[in-house]
Amino acid sequence: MRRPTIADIARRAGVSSAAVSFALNGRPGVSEHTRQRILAAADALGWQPNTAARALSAKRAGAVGLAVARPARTLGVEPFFMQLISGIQAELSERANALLFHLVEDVEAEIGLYRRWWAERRVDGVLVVDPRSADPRPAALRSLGMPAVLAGGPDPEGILPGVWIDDARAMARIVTHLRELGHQRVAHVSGPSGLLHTERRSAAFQAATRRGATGTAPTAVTTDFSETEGARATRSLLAAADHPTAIVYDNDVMAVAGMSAARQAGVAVPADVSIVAWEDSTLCRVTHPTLTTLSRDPSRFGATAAGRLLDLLDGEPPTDVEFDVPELIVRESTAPPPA
Amino acid sequence: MRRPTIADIARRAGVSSAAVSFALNGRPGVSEHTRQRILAAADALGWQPNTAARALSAKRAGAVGLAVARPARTLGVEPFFMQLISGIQAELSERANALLFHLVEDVEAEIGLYRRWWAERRVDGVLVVDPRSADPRPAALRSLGMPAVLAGGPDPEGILPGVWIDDARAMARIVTHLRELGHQRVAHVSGPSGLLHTERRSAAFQAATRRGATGTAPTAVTTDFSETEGARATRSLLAAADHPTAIVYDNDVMAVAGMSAARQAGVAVPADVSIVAWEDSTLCRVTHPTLTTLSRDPSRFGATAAGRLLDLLDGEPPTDVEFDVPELIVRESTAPPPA
DNA sequence: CTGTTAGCGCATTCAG
DNA sequence: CTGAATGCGCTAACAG
Repeated sequence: MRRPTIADIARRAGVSSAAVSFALNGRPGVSEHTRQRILAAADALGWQPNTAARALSAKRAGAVGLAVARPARTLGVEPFFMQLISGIQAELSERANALLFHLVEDVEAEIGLYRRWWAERRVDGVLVVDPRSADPRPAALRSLGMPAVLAGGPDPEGILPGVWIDDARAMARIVTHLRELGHQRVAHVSGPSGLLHTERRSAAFQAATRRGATGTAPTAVTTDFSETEGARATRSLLAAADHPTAIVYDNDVMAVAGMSAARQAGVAVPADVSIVAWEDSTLCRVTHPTLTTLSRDPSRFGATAAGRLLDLLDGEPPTDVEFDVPELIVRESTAPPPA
Repeated sequence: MRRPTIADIARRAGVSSAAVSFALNGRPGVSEHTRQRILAAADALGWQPNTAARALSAKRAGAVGLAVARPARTLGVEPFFMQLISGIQAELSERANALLFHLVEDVEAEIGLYRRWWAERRVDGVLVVDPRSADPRPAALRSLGMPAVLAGGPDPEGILPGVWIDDARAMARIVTHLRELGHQRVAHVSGPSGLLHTERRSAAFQAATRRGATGTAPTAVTTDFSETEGARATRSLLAAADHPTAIVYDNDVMAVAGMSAARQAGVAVPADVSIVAWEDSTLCRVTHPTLTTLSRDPSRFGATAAGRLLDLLDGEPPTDVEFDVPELIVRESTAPPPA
């Protein structure tokens, strides 16, 4: 039993294949009556367009790519990506596109993959995540002529359109919460300096704490996002006599590790030190105390980014989208500083 | 600047397009000399096959699908899937295939997606994960005539070839470790009963504990894999006067939640109760005490499953593959029971 | 051993 | 408004 083709529908409806194509794609050229007859025939045969044939003819793959250059280990522990993907897919499915997902070693490999995808016409465009400083990807994509949207920040070079969350105001919101509790000495354990969003947060942290500073310099430590460095950063911050009474971590994993490190060092949370995690996740709710976190909506974020890319493919002009400030979910890990 | 086609290569090398096709695909029909000339021309032009054209002609998409019916929340927190995917991709890339990845609501939606993928010729086959009891997917795939490999267990109905890990012996290994430490009363907090691998583990647990039982019946609790139920199960297990001195959890999240619950109930880990998690992850190393876990290699598992699927597509006969027993990584959460 | 030719399934010209 | 004809880029018959 062969899969039905347009020719089959045409035969069944007693019209030409061109008429079928017109009817199926909802464009003028057939009377409303025959259109209905054709649609009924297609439905009766359970017809679905053959992606390859359509792609070949339309010169459009009907698929977009997402390559991620992060260790699988790191990715797995962060719910962020799965939710991001979930949102991306909701939008893509809606508009009959598929997602090619690929884990890569580094940015170079990522560019190589783009090159291949594009040469093979596997995808019509890509979603680029984790923008970096001196990022080679936008320029590479431009030279390929490959449509793309940058998810995670505005493109500093202005090559790719971007979709991002206002990190600066999010950080300000966290710092405000801590200030209102009475904290004077706040520290920031950030991610690696190569990532743009990390740098935006660090800059915002500097600005926010400097603004309300009462004499004690704020402290910032850079890490690789791992639990190991999160714990080490915490130990070194708490070792000082005048140690901070609140610490903001750039992700959930480090916040959890930091809390454990604090406890081991005999520092109570939140009695002696308050803790805030940038990302919300299951991890933040199974700990004791539960963590105060910044809760974004990665799913909506992904859907928007995917939507922008499809718009771009449909010929709409590239535009940036900035999201509203995420919510701060106050749980048990933040409290007034010790008297 | 148009993308080069086979016709361009043929023109450049002064041969026919068929000769080019033969040369490119490494099959007989051209002399070694012309083959080299053709390859050089293709290389000079930077030619890459157009996936759509190839798929249309070869009647093969050059892509396989992976649909996962789990909440994004659950997926995200488990490193398992990302590593699985990483392994799948390594194998697929090796053999010039792409991966279509999709999150779905439930098994019904998953079947719907298979139907669509197959009708559209989006993929050549699928990797099915999380086999269930009374699973409708194997039969649905057979009725579609869609090639598939079941990753996570042998197919009880024998429809699909499977790739899996020996859960029974893995559980035996865990129980043996606890017995050697001197534990008599061991409990098992398992996942939902609908999942095949969960049921295999539960059965193995029953068998292993019954075998060495000294009078006290083993205890088992069924959960939905969530931290909430993991914690609740722990509380109810520890509430009994004669509570177990060791608990085996079916995943890392529940083990961590269970440990917190135990601590809150005034039960020390590992002094009063030992804890073992089925899956290893970062989560298991940032806790205090660190968790004793069963460590599998999801990446190799994924690569094998993908390899079997591609073999199947290449016409090889379907065969099952059972993996060796995973390792038990002994950390701080297991110790002899209280005297 | 080489070159010519005819599809793969769809979209889209152009006549009728 | 409809139908026949053509091309998308590649593969695989077939004949030379």
